[in-house]
Amino acid sequence: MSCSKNGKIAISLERVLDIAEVAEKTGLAPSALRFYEKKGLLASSGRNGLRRTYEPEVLHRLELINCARRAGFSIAEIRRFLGATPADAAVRARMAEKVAELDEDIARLQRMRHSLQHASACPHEPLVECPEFKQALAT
Amino acid sequence: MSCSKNGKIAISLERVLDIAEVAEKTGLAPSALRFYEKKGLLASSGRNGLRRTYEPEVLHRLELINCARRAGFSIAEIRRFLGATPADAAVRARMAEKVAELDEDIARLQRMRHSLQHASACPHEPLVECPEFKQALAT
DNA sequence: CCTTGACTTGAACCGCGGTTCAAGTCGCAA
DNA sequence: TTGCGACTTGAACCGCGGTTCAAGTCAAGG
Repeated sequence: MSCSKNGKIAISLERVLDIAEVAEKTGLAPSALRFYEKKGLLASSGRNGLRRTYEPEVLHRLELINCARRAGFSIAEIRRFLGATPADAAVRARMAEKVAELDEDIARLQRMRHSLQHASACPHEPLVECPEFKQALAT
Repeated sequence: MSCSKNGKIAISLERVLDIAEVAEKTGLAPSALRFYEKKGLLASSGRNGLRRTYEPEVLHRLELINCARRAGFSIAEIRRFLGATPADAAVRARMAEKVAELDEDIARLQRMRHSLQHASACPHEPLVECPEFKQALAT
């Protein structure tokens, strides 16, 4: 699965979006959109009465936010990265750190995957004590 | 980095362990050990006065628990898996599902890594708008 | 004009994964 | 035997990432 459901969200330019439309297109609850706005991840472009309106680009932004969230980034971290400029050395450094962390995470997930894959078909009793299972985890 | 700090925890058999020793060797807080026990992930072997004592094998178990936690498994899920027997078809199926989920997670992390790697050195302003950055995330 | 219905707000609440706290209890050394 | 210090307990609290709720406000349609 990709970060977006179909690999690409259809974005109709020209038209400003209602919060309900954004919610539906991104799969996020309206409450989540308001929450993100309060946290500084997201901006609504204006109001129609009380109702928030959004420029179509927020869909891309939300796609990115969704992906980062699912990759384990905190909201604070995402905000830092979204606000980054090329000149911001500190954020760049943080990004490089994150790359290293992601490498570790990926390796860990791969080990877990391997062990679990084995466990799902292993006749050991109890499963946890299977030497191959344990060995894969201990690296 | 491995799941264990040095890739292998030294386990002295023969001796039963104090909670403080277990905490130190695993890097977990004593409060976390009690918490895990309450949740059914862990058993203490007995008491010395009020003090919990642990068999050395819990170190392996905790190593496994640590690894699974960091891989994003919930405590409830870990408990299910730890209690599994080879005959338990439901748990096996759940494990197989988890393998598939892990595949997705791994793919997502790899995309994030890629984008972030690029972003950390990209002269685009603002970074978020860099086409290469976005493209990597949208799959 | 008045209703309807979807939004608005702030505040309260939720589950998760623990940590912290107050009060109590034990082993051990002096 | 009397401390001391490290543990014990349950309960309260924490940050995170939201959701839910009550009360209010708006635009549009009849």
